[in-house]
Amino acid sequence: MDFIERRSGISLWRQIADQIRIAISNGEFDDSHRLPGEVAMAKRFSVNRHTVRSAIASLAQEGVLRVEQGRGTFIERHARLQYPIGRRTRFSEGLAGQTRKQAGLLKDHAVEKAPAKVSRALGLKPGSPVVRLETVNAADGVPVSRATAWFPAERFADFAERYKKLGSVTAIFKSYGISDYLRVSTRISAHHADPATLSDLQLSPGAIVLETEAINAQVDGTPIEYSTSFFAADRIELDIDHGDSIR
Amino acid sequence: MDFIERRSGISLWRQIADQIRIAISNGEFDDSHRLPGEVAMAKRFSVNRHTVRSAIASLAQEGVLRVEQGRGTFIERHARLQYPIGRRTRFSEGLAGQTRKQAGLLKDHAVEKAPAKVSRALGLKPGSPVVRLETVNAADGVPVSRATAWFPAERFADFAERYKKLGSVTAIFKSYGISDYLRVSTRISAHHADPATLSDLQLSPGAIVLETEAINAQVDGTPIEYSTSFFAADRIELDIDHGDSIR
DNA sequence: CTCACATGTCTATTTATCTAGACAATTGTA
DNA sequence: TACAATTGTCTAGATAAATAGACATGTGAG
Repeated sequence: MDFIERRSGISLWRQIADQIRIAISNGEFDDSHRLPGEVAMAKRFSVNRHTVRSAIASLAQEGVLRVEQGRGTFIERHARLQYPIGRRTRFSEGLAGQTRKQAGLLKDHAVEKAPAKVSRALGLKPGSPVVRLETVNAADGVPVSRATAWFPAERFADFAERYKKLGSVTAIFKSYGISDYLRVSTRISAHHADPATLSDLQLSPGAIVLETEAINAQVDGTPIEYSTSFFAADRIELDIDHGDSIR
Repeated sequence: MDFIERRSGISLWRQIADQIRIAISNGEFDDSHRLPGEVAMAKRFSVNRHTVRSAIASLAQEGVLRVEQGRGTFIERHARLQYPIGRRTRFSEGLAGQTRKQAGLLKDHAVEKAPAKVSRALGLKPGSPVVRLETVNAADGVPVSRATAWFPAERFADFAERYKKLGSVTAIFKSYGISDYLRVSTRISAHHADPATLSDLQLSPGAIVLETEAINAQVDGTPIEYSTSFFAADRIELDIDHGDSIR
């Protein structure tokens, strides 16, 4: 039925936890919101009952499952948030209607010489000064993403100060007289989170992140922002909007 | 410097392997294509040299690193393939120019009643007949993605037969008189691969997949294809094209 | 209340992973 | 050739993960 691999570097309980998570998101237990008993699960995965218990314990710790002695194990959290990405992607609007509360926390900022990747993306001379912003974004108190954004320092010298006051990139651009801007390109990859991201997003090792690398530009095509974001893959999914007009 | 967590369900060598992979894709060792020595790496991660050796061995097995006794450890494979996604996404064209050879293998096909998700996406009545195609796609002999695609059976009854002859979805649509079609929406998530995907893509447990759920439609808006694809996240990344015209 | 069936806790044992150290084999260089 | 720096192999012991079984505790139905 279900297979797990020994000596793979992933402990059995962890593999089982991953598969339960997948089964939940496939709607496998949906009717009852109740998982099969520990003994049944142990048989299904051909492991000891205690190994299944470890898997369940870790999912309960994450808030995915809820365990009740004598009654059973139940699905607590189910769906991922949807984060839309299109030509008019704005973080603050993206999760509107899906959460009650969201907050952007400025973790760090600096003016520095643009790394090669950044100057290329923003169309600047290598080493030009840029403003770097590090933010962590939370929905309903749970961190969902961590982003690093770069802006040309020549035009946006006090970007960080304004962020503290305005709290939103869109509002800041507006304060600079830029009423509209467009997403030019987005590159998406997935991998294990690095240690810094693990701690920012309150994840445990082995957790997966979706990484997006994006460029935003003014309507006339001038790039004004380059950013990389890491989304906790078990809390969010990306929804690409391809537009509705024919090019 | 770099931190790894014990008792996380991920063995230390596996965590180290993941981090080396991330460091490589960040271009951290790029100048020389050579990694620091095993002793230095062990110190960096605060583990025994043998643990680092396990990590390196598994990456060498995958073809990411190449180890030479007496000389050192070298980066063998570096960049991920880029898979473009836009309004005119076509798999066969997507990897053009990045690989020498690519092949689509039809693993399975059937005509069946549309599951709820599928009928909704294709705008059919629940339970309408659909053609289901299971394919595995490889680039240069390495499998990079596994896809399940559904088509309305009423219009595309012998889709599977034509696939065997034509080998490309675009060509088949053309043979049905559909010369152009557009991507309507794409949803992207990331998680651990399930056992079936692991074996199709020749991955080991704990591997990450990028999942895309996509709808293609004719120019007039009639949906003609719903598909879910799983990409091996360490072999490929997705490149979103937002178009260049202003909507 | 009683029973079947859940989850919770405890002890003991086996197996896998990680650490520690010594030394061999290969490579490039002075 | 001699040497330093690298990876390769071996043995032994410590720590963590998984198995096995017994029994306690809580829940709901008859």
